[in-house]
Amino acid sequence: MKYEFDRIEKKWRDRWAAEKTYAVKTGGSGKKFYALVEFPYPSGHGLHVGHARPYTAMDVVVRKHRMQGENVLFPIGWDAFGLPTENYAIANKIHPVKVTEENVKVFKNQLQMLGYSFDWDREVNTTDPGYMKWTQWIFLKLYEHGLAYKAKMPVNWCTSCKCVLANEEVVDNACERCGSPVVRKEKSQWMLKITEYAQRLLDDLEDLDFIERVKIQQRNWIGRSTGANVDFATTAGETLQVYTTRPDTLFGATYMVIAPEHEYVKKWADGLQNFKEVQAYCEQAGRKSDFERTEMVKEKTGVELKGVRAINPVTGNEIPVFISDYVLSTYGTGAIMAVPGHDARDWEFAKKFGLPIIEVVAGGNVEEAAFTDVETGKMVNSGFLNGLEVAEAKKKIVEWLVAKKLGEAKVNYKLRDWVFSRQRYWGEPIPMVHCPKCGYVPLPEDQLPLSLPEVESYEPTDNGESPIAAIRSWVETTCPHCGGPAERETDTMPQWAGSSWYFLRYMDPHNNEALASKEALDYWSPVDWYNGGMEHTTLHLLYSRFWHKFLYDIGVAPTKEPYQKRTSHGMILGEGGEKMSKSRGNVVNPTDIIQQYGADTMRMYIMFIGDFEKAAPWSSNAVKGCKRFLDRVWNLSESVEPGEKYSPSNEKAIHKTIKKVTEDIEAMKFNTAIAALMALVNDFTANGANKADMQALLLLLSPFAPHIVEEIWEWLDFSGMACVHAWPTWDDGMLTEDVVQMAVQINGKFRGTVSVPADSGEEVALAAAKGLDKVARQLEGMQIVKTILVKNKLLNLLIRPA
RNA sequence: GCCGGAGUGGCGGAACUGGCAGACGCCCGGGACUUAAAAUCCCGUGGGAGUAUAUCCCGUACCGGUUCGAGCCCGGUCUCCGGCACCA
Repeated sequence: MKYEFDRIEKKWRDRWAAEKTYAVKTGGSGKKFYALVEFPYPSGHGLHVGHARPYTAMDVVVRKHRMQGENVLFPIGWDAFGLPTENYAIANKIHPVKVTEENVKVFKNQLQMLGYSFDWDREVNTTDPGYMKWTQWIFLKLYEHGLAYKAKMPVNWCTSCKCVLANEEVVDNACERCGSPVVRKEKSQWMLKITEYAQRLLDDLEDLDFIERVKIQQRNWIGRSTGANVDFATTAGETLQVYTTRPDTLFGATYMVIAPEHEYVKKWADGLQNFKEVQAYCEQAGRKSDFERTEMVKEKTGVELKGVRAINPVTGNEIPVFISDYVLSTYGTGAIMAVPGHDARDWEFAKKFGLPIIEVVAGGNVEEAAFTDVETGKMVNSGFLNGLEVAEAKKKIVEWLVAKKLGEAKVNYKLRDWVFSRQRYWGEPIPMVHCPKCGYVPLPEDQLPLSLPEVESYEPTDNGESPIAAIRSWVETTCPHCGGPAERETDTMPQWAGSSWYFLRYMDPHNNEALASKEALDYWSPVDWYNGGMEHTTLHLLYSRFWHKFLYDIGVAPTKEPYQKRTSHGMILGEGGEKMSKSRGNVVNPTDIIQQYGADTMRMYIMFIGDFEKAAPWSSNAVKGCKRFLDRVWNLSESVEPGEKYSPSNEKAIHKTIKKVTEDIEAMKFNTAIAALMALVNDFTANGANKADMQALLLLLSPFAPHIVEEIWEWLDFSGMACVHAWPTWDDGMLTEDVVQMAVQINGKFRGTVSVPADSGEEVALAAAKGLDKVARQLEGMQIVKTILVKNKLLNLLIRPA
């Protein structure tokens, strides 16, 4: 009989759907195991092989856990709000709801073709009113707890999307999504205070089982630094406060710099002799996009504020004050003390403007370059700090500042608050009402969900307002507080809103009373294993940790972290090793592969392609190898001999393979697990296999190629389905061989192998080694000085002329 | 510049805790089957010397070190990939 993958795959797909094989109950039997994959954005292009890799991987893990008797939750849904859908809707004049519906249908069909064991009864969609209601509810709670606020501030404006972007969405000063330039624009925005959680987001990483590079990237993004705030008196009267991580170098502060946006620029305007020049510089800096500002990295620019001097609090010296755009208004206090001897940027600026450079930490040559090493140097030219190590000096100067009331220890973070407003149509409306009398008033909970109005055009507007602002009948409302006329907020939420809590909804997706029942939350939390892309490390992964911590704080979520374990997959590249893209024409469509070779081959190959964590180029030839493998399994099943026990010739190999596959799946070393299965099939082909041998193979293969396995399973008359059968176990006693091959080396050089009984001692091994012609020849006229024996592995003879 | 990660056959990639480098697969070569092709099966396949055997030499980016023994550990260099980037 031929291996008709298309017929077989359809048959089992239908069976699994009809019998709800993968449906799971809250509180079911066995240990709970919640595995999560990032839910897809249902774009119009359909599923990509980039989806297939992580989804197949987690499906393999999940299928194994299920067979091991665990109560497995493996859900899927749709992250359906977002710009591509909206843009498609604009271009084709179709309502985004309709577009979404159609795309979801395509995606769902493709996911089902791949045989993933999702519990389809728990499907969620972020755009469903029943889902959106709870996204908006969380926003109201954030607002209630002072974590959502409206602020006018410079924001990243994508010139093509005509929309504000979060800092995390700006890559190389271009829009992460469309690649268009991003400019700075002053706008009033809804913000979420993620910075309030910075320290906890950092600290709680410690106890999580996240792969190291994710932790490192999140730590870097949060960017904690410790230092001190220091007050400098000025001749203008105001105290100028700076933040520094090097308070120890205070004696070396020879000038100060404030950001062009600093409030003192305006405050001091009248007293400045060169106000025109200063003003011109500020205007220029303000016009520059962030891109242009950072372009200027090589050349420092700035203007001295003539008429104001600051006073170095330890030396009492008057020092000049500059404005320069190398100081950022959004970090620290927007002002710095410049220590050119020990900071590269200050050094560069000082050289250009001819400012004095004082060495206060010995060890470098400050005329040549700034000396920034904090490990080795000792303090000099620093009064009471002289002779101290940098670390001691830091401590001592902070004590001094505190005693004199001139400063204090201070921690700063690079993390910024999350810009939460988007001026687009296809997102959750922010459930706020603006009342001329009462200000911003939250929509009462019983009015949720607040649905989007029907509009004629979804086009974004150039004036920076959302298209729904034009729907007056929707905008005009009454104030929930005073009952007077008021207007709804017309900004919508970013795409990251719905995905910040979806994993909670899966636990109890049809609940109308709460985002999920307490029972379900308690039972399933936290997610045991979450696999997703590295590109979400500082976006979705950080945002959702923040939301979850908040939900924990208000007693909704039972754990302080949403995900216990996070792993990440590498990208699938095109055949030539470049990124897959439509423009390169090297995109592989999973559906094509399924049609040509079947879903099982697709699954096998995508797991066999290489190290799961690393990028791997697609190879259409290598796909054939996986198809061949399944063909061989199929052929093997037609020639099995009867047998209740593993056949003696295969027994050891089977136990070894069970161990290997069991451990490799858990470590996501899918490629070597498959290699081991291939080796086992090679053994079976050579030795012949009985029914028991075959059963073990099928069980191990089942997570990878579930369709073909069920078909053979049924044909060989095993009971039930393989995918719910108990996972096989190995016997450690079966892993050791009676006779082992041992390497023989002479003076460290490999000279041959000998077969000896397992655990042979030196005498036996040496005798066997001497039996080798090569070894015997080498030993002629030599004496053995030393023998090194590694049991069952190697014997090394050190010899020299007798 | 800073922080990560990685360099192994023609290719994707294996290699436990320092112990026979190259598992498994692809490609390629040879053979069987076939009227023929495809498919399938068998054999070979790191490089070199050598007589197709035997045997020997070289080989995990580069230079050096530790060790009986290094792809793996240490010091230095080069290259590539990812992230951050005037964060004081």
